[in-house]
Amino acid sequence: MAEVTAGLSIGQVAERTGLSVHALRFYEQQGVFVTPVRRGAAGRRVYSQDDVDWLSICIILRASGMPLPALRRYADLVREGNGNEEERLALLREHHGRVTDQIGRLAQCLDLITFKVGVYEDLLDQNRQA
Amino acid sequence: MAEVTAGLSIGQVAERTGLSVHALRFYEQQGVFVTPVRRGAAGRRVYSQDDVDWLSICIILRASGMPLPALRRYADLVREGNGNEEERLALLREHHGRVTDQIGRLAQCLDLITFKVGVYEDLLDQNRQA
DNA sequence: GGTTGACCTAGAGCCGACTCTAGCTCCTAC
DNA sequence: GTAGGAGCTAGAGTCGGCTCTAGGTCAACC
Repeated sequence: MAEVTAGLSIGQVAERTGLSVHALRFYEQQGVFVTPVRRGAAGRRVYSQDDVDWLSICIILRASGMPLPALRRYADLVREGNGNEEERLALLREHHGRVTDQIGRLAQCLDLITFKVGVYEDLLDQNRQA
Repeated sequence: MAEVTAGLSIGQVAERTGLSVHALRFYEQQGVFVTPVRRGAAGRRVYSQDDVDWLSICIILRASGMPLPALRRYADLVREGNGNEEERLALLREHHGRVTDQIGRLAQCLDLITFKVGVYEDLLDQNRQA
């Protein structure tokens, strides 16, 4: 255990992250990685553990609806290094707000759906009793 | 006030629902309406208050991620009339589950984002003090 | 009678985020 | 030596849900 993952193939990263190999290449092309993905023999991609860690953040940001351009922007800032923390914070805060809003909207929708489910349940209950 | 909305034009419905006239025609074509949209002079669509009410439900279901085919299926069931309440309930319950799951996932994402925001806040605070 | 402006239909176009394909290079194992 | 499997690039295709366009009808106003 705790094997030193000195370098991972695209297939291994796909397996670990749940992303497809296509998505991994696509993300790279879109500039989502902070450091250029290393290449090994025959030009094959070699991923580090850092890459995988970064990808797990990306997956969460994407899952919460951050568009790729914003994700790229965030990666750009991280790549630039120290000095732009304010901007990173702003970007994250904005996303935080969007996600909070979205949860709120969904919760509202859920209320209506719960209500409608209740209506049908009652209706079917009554039919059963009658 | 409480004006009797005997019949609404597509433009009026668009205004009231926030949907575009394009979307309204598209929904109709997709079979999202329970009753066929009436037509007035020169083949113009005439919507009833019931149509608008139904649309508000549709908007909420869509906003919570129900795909159009499912929405159409639900409309089909309602159109069929009494006797399929079990199926409507099942459809709504499934959607309820999906929305609940989605809210859960978003809340998890939000945790990480909140954490990251905190990290940057602390970091910037420290820099300010130093 | 000419110009808006709201509406009509059918169908094309767009956007985001992948997903898939063709045609290629390697390496490994039989 | 050849078949399979993983990877490569560049670019095409897909999907859902609209959005937009072209080309037309109609009624109302000036």
